[in-house]
Amino acid sequence: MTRYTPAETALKSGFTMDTLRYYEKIGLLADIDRTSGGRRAFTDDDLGWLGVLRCLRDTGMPIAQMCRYAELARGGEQTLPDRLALLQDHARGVEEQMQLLSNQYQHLLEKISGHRRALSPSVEV
Amino acid sequence: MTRYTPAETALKSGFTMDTLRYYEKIGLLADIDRTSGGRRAFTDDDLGWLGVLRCLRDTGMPIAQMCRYAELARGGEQTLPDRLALLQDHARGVEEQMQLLSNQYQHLLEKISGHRRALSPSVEV
DNA sequence: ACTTGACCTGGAGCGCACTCCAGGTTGGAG
DNA sequence: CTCCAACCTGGAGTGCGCTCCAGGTCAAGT
Repeated sequence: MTRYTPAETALKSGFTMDTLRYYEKIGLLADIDRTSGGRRAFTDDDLGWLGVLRCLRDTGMPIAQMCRYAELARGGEQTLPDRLALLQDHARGVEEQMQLLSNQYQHLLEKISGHRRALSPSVEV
Repeated sequence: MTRYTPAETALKSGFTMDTLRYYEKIGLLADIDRTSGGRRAFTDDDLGWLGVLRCLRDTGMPIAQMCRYAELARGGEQTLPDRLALLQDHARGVEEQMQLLSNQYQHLLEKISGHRRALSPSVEV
């Protein structure tokens, strides 16, 4: 039953302490344990949940939707279908995002090639 | 020598008219022709440049860096090396971005599989 | 000539996701 | 016991990239 300080948790999750506090405030992080002195004590479970948040965030899910997901997750087993739908919906968006990104990356590479071609004939000593 | 109205240009470029005006204001769009009445008249060249901006924007380049690129582009041929460097730098960032996105997408798919597995045994009539 | 909708300018406002701050508490090292 | 770094809270502030608005001008159809 390992506990982690806010600083450790920030390090492991890749969120800042401010962001962790903010996430708790808006309900993305619920029921975080406290020491007798009132300090946060994160568990491995919390770390796992933060990993999920990290994933959703990195794939561009808006905070509002993550809140919805968090709320469902607190609702227990019977919200599994809803959570699944939400994630699948999001996954479709991520696929589009990846498609767009890769297309535009190709354009970028072409642009770079163009610049290089425009440059190389004028290479001089 | 086709000219395009702001509305047409918005449609073709995928930027809103407000954004086009904003881009002109901050120097991303320079020397846009005007009709006698003071209205913008975009050229095919402008459209091409807007395509470049679209590409950079979609790949996550910050406005400030696009301004830098635009400034270089206005500087003519001798800025080609700098522009090339800037684009290559950006391309490296995009590669990292694509890597991260695809990694997190995998995690997302795993999460979805997990949800599905948790759900399917309990499918009942 | 009149109407109407597209367009103009300068500047204020917005939504998102944090980020920072003041002023106070806690708790482990020496 | 003292110190100091880590942590707490509520709330204000920030940066980005637009987006909207008021109050006016322009131009094409009738």
